[in-house]
Amino acid sequence: MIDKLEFLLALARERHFGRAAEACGVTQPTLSAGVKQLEDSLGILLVNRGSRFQDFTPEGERVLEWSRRIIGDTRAMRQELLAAKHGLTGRLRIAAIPATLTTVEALTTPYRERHPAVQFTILSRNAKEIFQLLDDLEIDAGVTYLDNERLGRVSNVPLYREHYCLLTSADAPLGNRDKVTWAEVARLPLCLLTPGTQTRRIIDDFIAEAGGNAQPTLESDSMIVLYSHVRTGQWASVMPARMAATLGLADIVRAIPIISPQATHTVGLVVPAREPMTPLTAALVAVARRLAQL
Amino acid sequence: MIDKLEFLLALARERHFGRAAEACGVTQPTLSAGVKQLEDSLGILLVNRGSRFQDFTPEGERVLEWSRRIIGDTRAMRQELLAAKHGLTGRLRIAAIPATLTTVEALTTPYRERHPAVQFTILSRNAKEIFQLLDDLEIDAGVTYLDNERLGRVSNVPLYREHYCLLTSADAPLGNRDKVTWAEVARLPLCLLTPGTQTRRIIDDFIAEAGGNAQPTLESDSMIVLYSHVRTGQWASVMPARMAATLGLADIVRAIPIISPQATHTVGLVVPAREPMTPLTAALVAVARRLAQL
DNA sequence: CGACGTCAATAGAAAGGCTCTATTGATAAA
DNA sequence: TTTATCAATAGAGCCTTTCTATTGACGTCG
Repeated sequence: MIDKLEFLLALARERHFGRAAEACGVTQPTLSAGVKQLEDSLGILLVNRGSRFQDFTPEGERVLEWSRRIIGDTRAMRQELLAAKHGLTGRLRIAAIPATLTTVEALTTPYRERHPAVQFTILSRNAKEIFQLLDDLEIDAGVTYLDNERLGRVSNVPLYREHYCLLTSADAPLGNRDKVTWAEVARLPLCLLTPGTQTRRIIDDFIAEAGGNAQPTLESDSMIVLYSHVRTGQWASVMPARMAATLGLADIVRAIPIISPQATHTVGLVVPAREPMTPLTAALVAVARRLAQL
Repeated sequence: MIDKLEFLLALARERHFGRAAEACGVTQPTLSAGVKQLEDSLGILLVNRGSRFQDFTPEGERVLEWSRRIIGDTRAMRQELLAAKHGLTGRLRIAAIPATLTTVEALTTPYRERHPAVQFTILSRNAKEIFQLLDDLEIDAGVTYLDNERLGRVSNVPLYREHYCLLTSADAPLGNRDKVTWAEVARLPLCLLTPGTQTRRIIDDFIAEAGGNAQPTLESDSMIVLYSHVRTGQWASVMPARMAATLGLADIVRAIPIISPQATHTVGLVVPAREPMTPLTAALVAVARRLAQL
């Protein structure tokens, strides 16, 4: 039964019987049969199919919800037993939005000090993907802005309030300033994250408030790409202050705080709202709380 | 896997491999093998045994906790699907302490009006047994005093505040009074519930506060037994007021409120602290809340 | 309009797992 | 020491599961 529920979760992820089967390490007929058995055992159609996968029935969606919970609990149980025997082991999977990628280190380093046997997987994803991955039990935690909360499904641990700065070369316009306003920034050509990302939306909002309209000369969904351009001194960008600080600046680049309005958004850890949490996740939350107090 | 967890729950209930097997509808070797498989699959000993069942290991207790949750979720899932298809069906199992047995009717009658297809099982148990049955998923809800709460494991719905009255014949001592005190009641020979029940403990406490010491002429764990004696007019008792009112009084018996202190304890519904609840339980909680508002 | 490609269901065989009966071995009680 | 109780083990039969190979349905592209 539990394996059948795993089949169903895989099918929800892949939306394709063959790929779902591969993900589960079985053949396609096996997965097909498993889903059909689940339907027989529950006495209701779960998946709409017509020569290929279409979607889940309403009842199928409900069963999916339950499956996530049940599978999550069985995994948590196994993990708890393992942790009791060998201490905390296994792999902690975290996804972060690009703007917070450098802060993951602040979590993983103390974590590893306490629990040296734990391995890490860090993914760069957008906020929407992070919540999807959390729902699908594909990751244990996310790091993102806490603005648009999904109450019920996730729990938050606020980490810090982020503010933003203009990165530009000293001899560029505004380059000699100690602080700038969003209105001034709005008039510059910038390297920015692609639209659709949370950080870009935040920056766009501030620029719009200041009556401007962002006209980026270069867009990327990778902070590394933005950073490498900015470091040359030939490009300018708006970055979260912590990220700029972590990455370091070239001599020719200055980080100038943007004020008026003093823009701050809260960055935090997001974990599935399960009680109890898995030991791996619980340990991460503990680290995050400690970090937030500093 | 799920069936193995059921085996484990049965074993926890019965503390005997043979009886647990019978409860699951399998033979003893099958259950033994199932438990052993679970142990192998989790890589840890769950049950201490030496030629017979002894107890669960600490890890076994943890697995039991998880099993209750996982099994509870699978049952809730099945129930939800059934309810979606055929409306609310199945059997709602309620246990109540003797003093609240007559109030169960106030729940079941409106429940049945809304959900005619649901069947009921009502058990008379003491408070400790009720919480055990809730833990073991043997009942869906309990009705008891809400004094000693088990936070975390159960949720409460207060129903009403109970007070007590003296039942005695009109020509007995105190029989002509409009109200009596606990101090006066303490001096009478009474029919009472057996020690160890919540109601008896409450009555004993009030009598002790009044400086008395209950010397019951007759004890029973059945309210019906007490009632049938009291109705003759030859015996006296202390009863929850609602129970006396529901059962009705013989002409020769009077119900006299006991005051000073005005004794009240809250009676309420107790259900497993699961989120979401099973549909059957959720409907009962809805009925209880509505009832509590009257 | 027809050939091809993709996808999921089905058929049938082999393997594996599960559950049973019967028995053993261990322990407690008499 | 004998007996009774209880759980584990042995071994056979059966059921389930999983696989490979194929079919059938549908969409796509020439």
